[in-house]
Amino acid sequence: MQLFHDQQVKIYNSLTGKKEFFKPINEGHVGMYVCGPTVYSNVHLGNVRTFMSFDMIFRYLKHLGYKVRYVRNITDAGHLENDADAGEDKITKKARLEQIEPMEVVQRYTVDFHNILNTFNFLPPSIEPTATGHIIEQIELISTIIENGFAYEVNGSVYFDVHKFNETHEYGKLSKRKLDDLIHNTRELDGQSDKKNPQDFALWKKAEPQHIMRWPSPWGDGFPGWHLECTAMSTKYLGDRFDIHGGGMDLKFPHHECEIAQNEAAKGESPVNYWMHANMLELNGQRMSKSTGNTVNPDELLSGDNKFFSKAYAPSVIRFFIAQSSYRSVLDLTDDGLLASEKGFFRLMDAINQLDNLQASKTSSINIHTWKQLCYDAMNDDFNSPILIAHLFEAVKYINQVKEGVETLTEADLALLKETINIFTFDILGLENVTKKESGTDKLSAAVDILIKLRQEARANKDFALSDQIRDELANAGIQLKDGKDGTTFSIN
RNA sequence: GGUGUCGUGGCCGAGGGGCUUAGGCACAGGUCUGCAAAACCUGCUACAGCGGUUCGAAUCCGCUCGACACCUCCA
Repeated sequence: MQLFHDQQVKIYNSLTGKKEFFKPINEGHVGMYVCGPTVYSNVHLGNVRTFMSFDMIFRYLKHLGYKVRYVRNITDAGHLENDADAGEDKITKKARLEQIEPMEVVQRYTVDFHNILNTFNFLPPSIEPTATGHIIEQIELISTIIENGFAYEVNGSVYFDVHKFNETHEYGKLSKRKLDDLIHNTRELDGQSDKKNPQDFALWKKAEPQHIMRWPSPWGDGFPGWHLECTAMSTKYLGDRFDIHGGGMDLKFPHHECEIAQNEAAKGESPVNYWMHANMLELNGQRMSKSTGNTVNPDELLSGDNKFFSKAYAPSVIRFFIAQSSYRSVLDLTDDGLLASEKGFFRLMDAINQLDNLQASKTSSINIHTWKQLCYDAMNDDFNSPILIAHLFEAVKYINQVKEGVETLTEADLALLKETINIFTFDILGLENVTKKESGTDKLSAAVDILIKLRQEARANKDFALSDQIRDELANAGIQLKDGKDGTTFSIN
C-alpha cells in the first residue's frame, strides 16, 4: 500500500524554520539518520523522549508505504569531556571509576539502552552502526577534508578550519549563528590549544600515552572527533545527501552545524534536506541534571523507585504522555501530568477493548471516513500526535455512544473504525494494550466472571449487602466492575 | 553578552488574523442505576503586559516582563 500518494506529509525543517511538504529524494524511499546515545551511562530519559519521537515518525512513514532506512548510531568511541585539548574522555573516565575496560562500559550501557527501548516498545532502526566500527571511514573522510583544504594537522591532531570554511561556505546556517558573533562570544577555555582559532573543532585527536581507546592513523595514534562519526556513517549508509536528519535540540549547535560543515567540506554538498529537532524534557519544570539531583532514570520511572513520582507507570502510559505533546515543544514531566495521562490512556484502551462487543446497525450516524482522514491530517501536519490523540478520543466517544445506542454504525464502518484506531494507536503511536494484556489471563477472567454472576444473582434477590460486598472487595483488590446495558465488564487498575 | 524557542482557562497541552466551544485530567449539575462506579449529556471559555497594523488579533509587528535551551560534556 502506497498511502504516501494520498497523504501529503509536512515537516518542520529546522534549517528553514518552516513547515515544508516532504518530498523524498527517491520516490517511495526515505533515508533518515538520528544521532544516537553515547554509551557511557544509563540512557537519559530525555534521550528516550527524543528517540521516541523519531520512533513514531519512523512508524508513520513506514505506515504510509515508504521504504525507510532508519540509521541510528551508537557513540562508543571516547570523546573528550570538554573542548579543551586536555582531559579524559567520558568512557575512559567511567571505566576508571568502575574499574573495567572501556569496551565493557560500552557493552554494559549499550545493552541497557536496548533493554530500555525494548521496554518502551521501540522498533529497532534499520542500521545501528557504531563509531568504533567506522574508524577507517572517518580517517578517509579526514584525509578528504585535508585535501580539500579545510583542515590542518598540528602535533598529531587534525582540526577543521572553520574560518577558512566560512570564506566560501556558510558556517552557522543551521543554528542561525554568525561566525563573527561566535568569535566575540567564545569563552576562554582552560588548557592550551593547538587550534588556529577557538571555533575550530577536532577531526582527529592525538592519544596521550594513557589514553586506552586509540587507533592508528596517518597522523599517529589517536581517536576521532565527536562530530565526525555521524558524517561518516550517515554518508556511508544513506549517501552524500539524504532526506531526514534528527536529534535532540541541544545537538543543533555545534554538533549538527559541524556535520554540515564536514559534509560540505568533504563532498561539496549539504547533507540533509530536512533537519528535525526534538525538544527537551524537563522534570518538574526544570532541566534534568545529575549535578542538582533533578533527574530520574527510565528504569526508576518504570519501577516507581524514585522520589519524584507517586507510583510506577507502565511504559505505554509514559509513551502516551509523551505523545500528548508535540515533539517540538518542551515537555514537563510531572506526577500530576502522568496521572492525568494514565487515566486518559486507560479510557482509550477500555474503549478499544469494547469494539468487538458493539452491535452493527443498518445505517451509520457517524462518518467514519471523515474521521479517519482527520487522523491522517493530524500526522501529516508535522507528526502532530496531540491532535491525533484528540481524534482518538473522538473515536472513544463514538464507541461509547454506539454502545449506549445513541449513535449507530454499519458493519463496514465498524470494521473501518476498528482498523483505523488500531493502526493509529498501536502501529503508529506504538502503544500497547496494557489492559487487555493484564486482564487477558483467562483463568482470572473466568474467576471474575463467576463473581460477576454471583453478584447478579444476589442483586436479583435484592441481597444488596452481598452484591456490594463482592463489588467493593473486588475494587479493593484492584478489579473494577462496570455495569452496562448488556451486562457487567471489569477492568484491572 | 550572543543565538534560538516560548509564555493559552484549576492543571497538562494543541491551534494559530474573523466557525477549533481542540483534546485529556480535575470540578459542578443531569441521565442511567437498588446504591455506586463506568458511560452518556450539560456547564466552567483562556490566550503574560503595553502599544501598533487591520473592518477585525490569542494568532502579524514593536517594546516590556518572565521562562527555557544552546553558546562548555549533555538528547
